[in-house]
Amino acid sequence: MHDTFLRQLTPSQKKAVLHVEGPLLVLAGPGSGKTRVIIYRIAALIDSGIQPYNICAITFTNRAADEMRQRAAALGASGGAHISTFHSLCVRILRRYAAQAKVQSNFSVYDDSDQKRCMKQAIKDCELDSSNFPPGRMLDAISSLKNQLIDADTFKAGVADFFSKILAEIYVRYQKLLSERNGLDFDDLLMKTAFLLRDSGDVCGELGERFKFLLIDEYQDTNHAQYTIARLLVSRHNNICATGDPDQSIYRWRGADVRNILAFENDWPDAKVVRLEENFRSAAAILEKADNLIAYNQKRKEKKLIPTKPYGKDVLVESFEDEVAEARAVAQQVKELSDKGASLSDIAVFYRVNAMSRGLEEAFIRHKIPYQVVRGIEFYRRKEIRDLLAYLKVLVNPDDEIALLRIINTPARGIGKITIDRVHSYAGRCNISVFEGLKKVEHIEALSKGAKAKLSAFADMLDEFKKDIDGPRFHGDRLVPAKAGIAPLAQRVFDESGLAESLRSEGADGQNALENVNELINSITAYDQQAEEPSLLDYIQQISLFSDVDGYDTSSERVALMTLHAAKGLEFENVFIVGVEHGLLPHERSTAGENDDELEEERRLLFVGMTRAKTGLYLSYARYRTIRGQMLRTIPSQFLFESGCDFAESASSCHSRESGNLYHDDNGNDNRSVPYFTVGQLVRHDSFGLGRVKEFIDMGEDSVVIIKFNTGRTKSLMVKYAGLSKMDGL
DNA sequence: CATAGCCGCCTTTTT
DNA sequence: GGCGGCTATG
Repeated sequence: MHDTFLRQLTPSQKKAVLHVEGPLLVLAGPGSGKTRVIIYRIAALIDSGIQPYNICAITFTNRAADEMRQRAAALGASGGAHISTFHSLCVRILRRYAAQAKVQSNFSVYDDSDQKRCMKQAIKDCELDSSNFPPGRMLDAISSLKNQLIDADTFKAGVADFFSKILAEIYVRYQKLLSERNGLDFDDLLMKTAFLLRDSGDVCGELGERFKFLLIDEYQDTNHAQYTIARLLVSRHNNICATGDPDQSIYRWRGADVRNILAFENDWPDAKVVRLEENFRSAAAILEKADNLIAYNQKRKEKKLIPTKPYGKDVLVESFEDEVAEARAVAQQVKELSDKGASLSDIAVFYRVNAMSRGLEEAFIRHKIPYQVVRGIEFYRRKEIRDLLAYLKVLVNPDDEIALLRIINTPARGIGKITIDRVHSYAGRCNISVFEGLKKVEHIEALSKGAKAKLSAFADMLDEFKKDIDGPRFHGDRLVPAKAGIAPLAQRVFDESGLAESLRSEGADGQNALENVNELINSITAYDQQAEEPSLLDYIQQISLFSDVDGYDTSSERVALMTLHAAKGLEFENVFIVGVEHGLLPHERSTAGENDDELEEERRLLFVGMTRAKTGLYLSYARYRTIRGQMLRTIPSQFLFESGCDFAESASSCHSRESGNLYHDDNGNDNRSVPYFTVGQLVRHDSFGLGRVKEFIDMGEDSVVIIKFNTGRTKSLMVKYAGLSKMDGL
């Protein structure tokens, strides 16, 4: 290891980097240089004679994996180390050990819309009504079962109550549909891999040999299935290095179990623990507020954020009339920062829900500020992209009925619903896939002559794509990579399927779509050049895992707009967080539960957002916000008070500015209609019971009081609606 | 069989 | 408010 590298590290960082054998837990606060530590650690391992081939680093997103690969390459430590997400790794493992895992190697990876379609079908097949059993809810329930590694048969065997029995039926049926279509959903990738490693000692041993060193980043957000995979992978050598921060756990709703990181030392009793508590990113003022906020979480190990930078600018909290004014103000402030020389690529705006990007985009457009919404799925969700990918999917996996039905009449080629139904039901009767049905149209009596011809022409076209291309072909159960790469094939399919033509005839929209397809083909070209073993199969299986932050281009001179969740792992000079309002952050859906777990996760979410900022942090809320077409009065988030940000003043000044001193006349006399509360006041609420006032925000009639109730819950309430009675102190 | 228009459903966060 | 699915019409 070069001294020049090591000299850049603190003593704790050095300990983590130079630790070689055995389990290591790196508890790394925000901005502690964790990513750098991981990369240097990979370099140090290689330096100490370990083959890059034997190193596997797991990141949370594909974007993070890309970045890590690049930075490792810059250190000269890239060659051969496997760096990817859990899901990507599982795809490769399942493909390689398909037989042992009891899957077919050319499986389709089903994304959420495919899943939904399958689920609807499953509910229908069970002769249930999807309004009583909403597909989304059922998928959530099944997803969490899979994350717990409970498969359909096991679940079915163990259920007693009415609802669970039905869920079990649906689960079984859903899995059957997936397997008929040779599809795996995201959770299957993890579950099947965990089962494979658990049940096949040989495979587990082989992979343990291959990955002698396992590094897992964002360990606080691993779920039980991922945890099991990790445990099994390192069971022979225990060379596991987990890095993470319990305070940044924000994916509980997706099955992430923060106990994985909390129990690391129990799981690996000889673990060495390194704490990285110094923060090299943010000004002390920002850390102080973030620290204040996170300290409100009860279920938490005490931890300090140690600043290394000067105090800097105070965190700015502003309130606005509505979301339009808020967005305009953000745009204006961005403009000012930019005029002072700030780089747009170093500015970000975070919000709680994707729907909030719209208003911000409009403001940025009006102010002519370049921006990018970091939400890569958008691209792969586009119709034209999905259409072309569906063709490629069918070429890889003919049993992928969803993809096949998508393209059978796209572009329109005169194959209507009735024709499709006839083929579909014929295939069902003969117990063959729809694709096989296409080959036997002559046997389907119900079809007209014209329909038969059209179906045959379609099937021939697919065959032609398959045959004429230079691979990929199945040799046994292995797909041989296309010699010429995937891009030319994609181009050919696009041209000859009629997709290109139909877009060209559509005018402006079609033009746009054509450009998108070009972009897709460019990205396939890039894939062809950099993939380890490019094949259509690999491409199609990996592409389904790409999403969200993955498409984020850090180098372009544009302001980044993203959700707080997507902000994880990033940093910016200036950060705006909008909509810091009760009901939005914390989100209303997370304040309904019986305990504070979800509220605490919302608090961590804001904590993550705040700690992305290096020098400037701007929090804001709107007094009115239009939600689902309805203009609603909002309440500032309790988190604003908890963070100790100075803002009550801005709230009331803003208020009096626009409403002309309704509540206080110029002499400061009080003509208010709602009572004052002082901190510490004991109060009673009709449904929440006794509690103590933690904060009071004077906004006249719209004053808000934050109360910690004896039940342990903290709520912020509008005084005028809350019906609080003051109790005498005890 | 294709298309346009309407109705009703969902709506947090995402690999 | 937005999308998917259904229906009525050409």
